[in-house]
Amino acid sequence: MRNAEIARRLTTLADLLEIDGANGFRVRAYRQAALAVENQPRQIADMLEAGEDLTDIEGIGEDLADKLATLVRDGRLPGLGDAEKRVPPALRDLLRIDQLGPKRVKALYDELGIQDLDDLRRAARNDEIRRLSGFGEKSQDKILDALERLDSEERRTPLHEAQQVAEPLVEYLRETGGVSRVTIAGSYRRRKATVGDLDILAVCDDSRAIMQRFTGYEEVDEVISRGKTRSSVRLGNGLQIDLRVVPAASYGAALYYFTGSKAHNVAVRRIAVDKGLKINEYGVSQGDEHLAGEDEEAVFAQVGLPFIPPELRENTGEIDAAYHDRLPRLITLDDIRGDLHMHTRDTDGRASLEEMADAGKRRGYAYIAITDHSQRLRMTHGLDSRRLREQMAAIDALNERIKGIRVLKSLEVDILEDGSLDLPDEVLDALDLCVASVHSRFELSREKQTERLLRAMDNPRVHIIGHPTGRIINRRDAYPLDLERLIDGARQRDCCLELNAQPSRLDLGDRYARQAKEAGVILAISTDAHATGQLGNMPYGIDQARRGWLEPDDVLNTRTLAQLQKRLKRR
DNA sequence: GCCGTTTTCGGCCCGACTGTTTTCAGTCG
Repeated sequence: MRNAEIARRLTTLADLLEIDGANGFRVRAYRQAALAVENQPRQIADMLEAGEDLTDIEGIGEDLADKLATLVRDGRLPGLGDAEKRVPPALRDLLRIDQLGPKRVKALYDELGIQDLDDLRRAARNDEIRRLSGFGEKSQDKILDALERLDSEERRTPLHEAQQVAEPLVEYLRETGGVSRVTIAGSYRRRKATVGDLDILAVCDDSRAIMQRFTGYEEVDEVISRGKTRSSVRLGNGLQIDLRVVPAASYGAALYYFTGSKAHNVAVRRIAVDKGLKINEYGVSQGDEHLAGEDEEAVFAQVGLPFIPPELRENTGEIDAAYHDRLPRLITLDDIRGDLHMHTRDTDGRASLEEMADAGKRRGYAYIAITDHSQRLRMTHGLDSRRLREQMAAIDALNERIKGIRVLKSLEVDILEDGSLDLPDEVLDALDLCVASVHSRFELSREKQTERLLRAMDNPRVHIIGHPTGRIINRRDAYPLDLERLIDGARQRDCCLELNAQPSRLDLGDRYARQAKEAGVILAISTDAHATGQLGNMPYGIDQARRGWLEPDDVLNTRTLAQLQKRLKRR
């Protein structure tokens, strides 16, 4: 059983226990255990197999270690069956409805016999809910609204889409009189690949004025709440946005607090409590004495920690690393010296070879690699041996006359179903760099897909595996793949993995990028640009690389041209 | 259910807003 499935079962049990009115801390223990399992780099099943002690994992004690062992062995989580007898499992779905928490879900079940979303919809339409004590007219209306939203579209917003909404809104808010700062906190500031909502923080002399302006923004569809310090709205596209107004003296504490993640905050606050300190969104205090709040660094300093970059604040080891002064020196856009994956008009790109080279030069790159598709990808007019040779000759000619940037002769060669490559070795031998990617047969079994990729890496001409999991955010899941084996295989073969920076791909994602780094695998952060402007997607890749704890040395395209060429030859 | 330099019991992060309430519970982040 995979970690994701174990985490799912733990979360299910936590939900059911919560509805059943179990001790809240017990519920939280199950949720934290689910999180711990999900963030565990190794498979729980493998750890058990190796006889390792699960209680070494923070958040897993004796009891849960036993339960996890049973779950992995028998496929049954102790306690889950009982809970499902007491609480209809479909009641969990009701928790997804805004404004419905465990208490009210329980009330709906006890009083009206509501067991699932359909029951809820019926009861709301029949005007039954408003009659319930603790509910009313507005609650019933809100439930109907939320049900409708759930039907229409349920998904997190990709970071780049959120950015397109957020930036103009922030500008708009900055134009309010008396505003001195406007910043977006939350998962947006942590640069998660997708965001659930936006948390905006503002410092303003006149909170009423900015709240007025915020709720009056032209794209606002619904005002969910409106107060002196906090308001929430929903935009026409469904995205929820919270605005908080804080005094300047609390700006740093509020920024820290609302940047999260929740798990990170809870862990740091636990340290603070041990030191007799209290942290909230207004500052750090001891008794009545206010110790810090104006800036984030000071908040960290009070708990004895250096500044932790937002991208790392997930409670996955960053607090311990900070404590021992072992935080990574995270990669930045300035460290990048070239882009190793892009297309031209020869296949499915929109710009010419020369235009791509000029665009790379304008970004200050020392090198770019032209990686058009190979023949198998008919719909992109993929290159066969003859056309590839022509392109290579054109690149040689271009390198003769262009100054200040080196264009590498490359290819994004298709990995065929059996793991062999789409063009013969003697053709690939003439390339400077070779990226190999899967574009077909996504439905192969996990075993076969993994073997296919390992086999492709067996060919020493392959330097980089492109978009290794094939996921497209909100549109296509990763194909079944044993990422741990792939990463280990890449390490053994000294092959690089790509971190594809296309905002809809971000593949490898943050977690696997980190696993690759820890295994000693070098990543290439590449835009996969199909037009000159898309070379500008590099920052999205950098974001995820930072979330994956990557340092400049972990990344192939931070190398100088000479270093890069040496490394490419070594394969 | 977890955890422990306040250690095997008794804590466990904390404040804002809403709706349904006469003083606050529930939800959210």
